[in-house]
Amino acid sequence: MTSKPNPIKVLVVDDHPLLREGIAALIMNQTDINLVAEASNGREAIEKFRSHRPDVTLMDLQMPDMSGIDTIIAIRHEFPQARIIVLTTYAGDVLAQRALKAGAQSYMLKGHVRKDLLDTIRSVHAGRKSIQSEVAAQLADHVTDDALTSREVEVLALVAAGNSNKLIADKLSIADETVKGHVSSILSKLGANDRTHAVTLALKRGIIQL
Amino acid sequence: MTSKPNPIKVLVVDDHPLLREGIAALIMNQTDINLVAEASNGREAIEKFRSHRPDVTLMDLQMPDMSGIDTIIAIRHEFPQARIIVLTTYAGDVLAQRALKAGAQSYMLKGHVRKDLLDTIRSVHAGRKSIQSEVAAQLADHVTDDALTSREVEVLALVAAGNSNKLIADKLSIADETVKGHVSSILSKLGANDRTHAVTLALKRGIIQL
DNA sequence: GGATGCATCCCGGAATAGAATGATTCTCGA
DNA sequence: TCGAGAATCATTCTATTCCGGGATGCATCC
Repeated sequence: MTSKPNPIKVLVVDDHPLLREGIAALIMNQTDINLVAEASNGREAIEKFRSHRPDVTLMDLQMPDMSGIDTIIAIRHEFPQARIIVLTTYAGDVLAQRALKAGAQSYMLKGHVRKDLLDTIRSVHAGRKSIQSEVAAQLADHVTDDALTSREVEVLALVAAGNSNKLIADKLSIADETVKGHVSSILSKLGANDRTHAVTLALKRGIIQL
Repeated sequence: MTSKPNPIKVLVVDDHPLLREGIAALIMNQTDINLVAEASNGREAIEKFRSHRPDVTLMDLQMPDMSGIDTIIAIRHEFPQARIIVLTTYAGDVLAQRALKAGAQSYMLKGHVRKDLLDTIRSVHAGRKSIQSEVAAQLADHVTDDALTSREVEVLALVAAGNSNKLIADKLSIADETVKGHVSSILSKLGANDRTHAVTLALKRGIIQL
């Protein structure tokens, strides 16, 4: 084991140019880490991954075209050994859960980063997982309650858009009694007082987006 | 008018270290702009402003302690000539409106920035206002409709938290008929179908926060 | 093959929300 | 000081939401 093997090749995927600059500046001082490519959306991320084969990818979740989660899935499908660190503004346990399930090794909040980021890059490159304590705490808060089904999320999104149960029934081509059932289930799973509360809780937890 | 007067002194206020790094990196290459101080919250921002008297301040809106808007108001109260550029992740016409009313000269979205930022710093330092076209378009979308009153915003926040009209009435010590009146007014002003829709619209427009 | 979870449908009833309208008080700025 | 806008309370009526309960196909997983 030499003290200076090949530097770790890093790809940054984020639609904020300023943040990419920041990461570039941070990495530039490190001898064992090399920033080899940047991308500002999912499509580009996949291309750059193919051409540069980075050891570690830093990935934002919200991007113009393809969502970060879908991008992770696509990359991991093609390169199952890909190591990915999610770097995002938003908390939300469910979002983190989905990202980790999609194959990310780490989930970091942009607000809580400085030298941790470099350590995390090294750690993930070495094959370890690394979850920030804030994120881990959020995940732990909700391990007991069961997740919404995809249908329920679909219904909830329509609720958030201001549709009545009847309208949702029409749009999904199901009976409105069914919609009522879904809404009841959503309220109980989220511990919400009413549909409005359910929407704000779901937004906080990253279950739905605006 | 010489071509190289004193460089423009800039203060950056943002709780994201990475973003501050990015701005620092961007400014470092400019001869006519100097980054003289950084702050990661409102209190610190005011201190740094006092000690450094920057020509232009870049300010994020969401920060741990004091809100960006309050910080702008505090700074402008003490230094009415302060020139402030708001640099934030979130759109939301009402948020932008409030920031501009508080005395900001410019409102930029972090996602849409690269060299515009430098131009904007120079432009604002020269005494001009500079509103990004995306933000201007959003502002224009809502110039006609009248704003919510502070009481209405208060009610809406309680609605978002999942309170029934009756509960809101209790918490505000008013009759629930009054609450209904406020809610009706909110719905009509925002063009919402129901209270849930009102909440999501208000979140999008920066009228309330999660 | 049984268990489990999901999506679907149905019912009835109580509570809540929302529309429409009118009236009173108060403040603040023109 | 006059008027506009706010906030308040009230009444009536209808639509919608939410809570019980129960029931059916249909997957998947062990």
